[in-house]
Amino acid sequence: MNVETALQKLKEKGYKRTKQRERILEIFVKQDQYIAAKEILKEIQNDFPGVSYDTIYRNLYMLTDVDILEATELGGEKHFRLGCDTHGHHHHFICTTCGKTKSIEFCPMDSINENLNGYDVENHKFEIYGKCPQCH
Amino acid sequence: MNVETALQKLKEKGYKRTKQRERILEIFVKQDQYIAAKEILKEIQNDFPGVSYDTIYRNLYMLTDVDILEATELGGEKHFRLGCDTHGHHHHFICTTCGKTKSIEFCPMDSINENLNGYDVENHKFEIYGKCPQCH
DNA sequence: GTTTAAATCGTAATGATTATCAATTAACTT
DNA sequence: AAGTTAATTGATAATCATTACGATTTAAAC
Repeated sequence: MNVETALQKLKEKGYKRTKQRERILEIFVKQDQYIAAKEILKEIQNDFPGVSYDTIYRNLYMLTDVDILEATELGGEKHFRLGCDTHGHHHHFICTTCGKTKSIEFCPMDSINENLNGYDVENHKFEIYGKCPQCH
Repeated sequence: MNVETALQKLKEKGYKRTKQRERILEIFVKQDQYIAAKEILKEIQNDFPGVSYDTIYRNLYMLTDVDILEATELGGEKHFRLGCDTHGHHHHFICTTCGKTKSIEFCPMDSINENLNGYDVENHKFEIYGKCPQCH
């Protein structure tokens, strides 16, 4: 997804176009990996020295809410990445050194639902951690 | 696993037997679910009004390190549960209301390694969240 | 240009976790 | 059974990510 597509999606949902949001989206479009919230803050501060924590966190959660970003917890910190909606539901290998990800086109839930009769599945998480070929 | 077995395991590794550790282990043996660190703190404070944060966190991490406990992150807080070493490697369904878990005797990694040539897998996480039959 | 709700700023509060160091204690030694 | 020693704990403060909030600014609809 590119920045304009994302902003268009926001507009449809009634959100305004702001310089801060553009800048946040740019960062994610440029980097195909999970990024910690504080990293985003640092980057944005280059262009907007006075950005508020509030602005960053509110937008990251909002963007996750409208499925533009995906969120996960790595090392006790919330991380975000651009949702890869070009292909369907999938999971990720995440490099513990550089943070880059590799898509895993396989979802364990497909073959598991028969074992969960009576259980109401709301969500699931499947992540693989390790070293990518470059960092290995 | 029971408290004595766990303490025996600790002794073998050179850790001392303390009242606080016994008490921590008792809590986990009694409850088959993930418990937040702060809940443990609260419980222990009933018996040891002056327990230190340090004592709780240090022991929880140490017990995780020697494979007596398992750790995960739920809702931004670290949670721990007794490792279920009676059966082999497996995963969990976790009830988002009561916290109870159900074992999933299936590991997606078994059928996925062929897709990760060149990648060094260190770890993985597969958790299913939802409502258990009692809370549904 | 006016209007208005949304968004941001500036700053403070919260809350879990980590750190420090002196005092205490478990368990080994003689 | 007392002495020794290193591990463990207690008390407290610091850290750090995240959340909260009122005042100000801004996007965009009219």
